[in-house]
Amino acid sequence: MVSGKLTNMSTSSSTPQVVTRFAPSPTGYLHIGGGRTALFNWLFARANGGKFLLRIEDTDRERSTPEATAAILRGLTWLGLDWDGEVVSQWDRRARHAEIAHQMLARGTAYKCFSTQEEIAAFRTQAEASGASYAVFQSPWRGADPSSYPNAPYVIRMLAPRTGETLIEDQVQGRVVIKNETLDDMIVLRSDLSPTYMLAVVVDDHDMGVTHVIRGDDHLNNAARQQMVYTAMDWAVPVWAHIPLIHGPDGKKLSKRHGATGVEEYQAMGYPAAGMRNYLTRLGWAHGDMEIFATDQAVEFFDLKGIGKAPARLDFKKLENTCGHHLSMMENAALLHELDGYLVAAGVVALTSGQKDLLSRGLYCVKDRAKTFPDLIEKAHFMLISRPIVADEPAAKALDPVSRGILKSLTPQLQTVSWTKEEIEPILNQFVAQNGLSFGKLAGPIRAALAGRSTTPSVFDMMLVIGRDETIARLTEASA
RNA sequence: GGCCCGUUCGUCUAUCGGUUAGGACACCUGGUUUUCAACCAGGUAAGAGGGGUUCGACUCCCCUACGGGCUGCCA
Repeated sequence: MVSGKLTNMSTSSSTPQVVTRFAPSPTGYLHIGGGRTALFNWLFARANGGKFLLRIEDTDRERSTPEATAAILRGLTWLGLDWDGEVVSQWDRRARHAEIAHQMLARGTAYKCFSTQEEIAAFRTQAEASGASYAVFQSPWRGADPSSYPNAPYVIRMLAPRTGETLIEDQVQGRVVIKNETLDDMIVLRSDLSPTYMLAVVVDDHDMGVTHVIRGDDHLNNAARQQMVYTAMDWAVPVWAHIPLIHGPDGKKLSKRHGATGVEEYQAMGYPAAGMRNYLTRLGWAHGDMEIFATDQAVEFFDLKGIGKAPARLDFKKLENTCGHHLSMMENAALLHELDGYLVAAGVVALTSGQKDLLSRGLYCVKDRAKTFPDLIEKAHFMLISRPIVADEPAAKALDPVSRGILKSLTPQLQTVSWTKEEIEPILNQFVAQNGLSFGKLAGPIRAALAGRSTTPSVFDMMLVIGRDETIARLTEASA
């Protein structure tokens, strides 16, 4: 499933093609912020007829798990973000990373450093003790004569410029200038010959032909160091776009205490994927006043210019509202199919084929009013239950003796009417008129009888959906 | 500590030197009504603070405050 091989993805030189990538580390589920980063990359690639690649950054062997990779792929799939080509494993490419590190050595843009971790720690504590609040580590091996090299383990460090500044032309953040003196000679190859992230990410992005790096702005500072690697190798620097992170409702970085942080949790809560995509797209990106849009519209209009600079907070009310629009826009077949996925994700029992049949007949009267799948199921309750109907408390109150009497005298009149709204409606209107009732006095008990609930879709719709026989049976049962 | 980024209604945002600062969610009021939702009409609500630049700043510059990030042989 995950491969370190690279199929020929570099673009032919004549037609420069947009290539984006999402590169999560497999240490847990797909975070909602990661999901949005992936979404932006996907949208940008699709908007430009380019490719969206996926790479798993699994060089941290301690924390990377295959389960996490699987969870991330599931989350992306649920969000509808399809990637091009094979999933690349960064770990599988470690030989290539080491090769580049040695090329840097040969080019004189990197050097061997024999300082031990203890020596580095000592350097820092000493720097702090001597007043300096913090100091970037300066390796004594920088510029050392190779004849003085001991026979000991070493790391390969980038020979970073100590003066001047590095310019990041960021499509979201604008022009960012970082003084080189604040950057250290970062390690590119560890003493166990494994690559560090800073090296691997550049080598992989280059080899994969990535043209646009769209990622969280927690990487903005890293971009400067990574750009040095591109320069050291004479590689073309990609277009940078560092997008702000998502925050919780309180403005703090989104974390578990805010509730759901995993994409799959949102599936389990019953948000439709299209609504989730719409909401996440609008979170930090805007195209004028456009709020509700289908995914192909988002693809049509998405651009880097529309991305905002400030972190956005998650707003569940707006998420729900957006999802409500999408639920009502969805085709029945697609909706039913996704409903199945929700039931599995939520660990709820699947629907019987009988229930599905009724649902597809009656979806029209519930999908406009539901915001999430559990919401939809509650509103479709009358379609999913079978007799005897159990009334909840408010419904039971609506079935007092007087109301039962009303239902009892109504029922015979439904026996012969043709079963359309046009025919049923006059019968009920006539009935309330003859008995000096308000329509509400009749509708309440009907709701209770048919659905066992006090809030339901229109009584006409319910009658139509479950049919004459079932309607009469439920009314009879309730009025007994 | 140092460096980097950010700051428009409660929230998501529009605005790209001249607007009664617009839209959406949420909230409130009224209408419709068969409950809920929806819908229609209306309403409350914003440029963090302070200095500049300018005829004129939400918009450009500086400072402060607040929030976030980076500062690893993590990614």
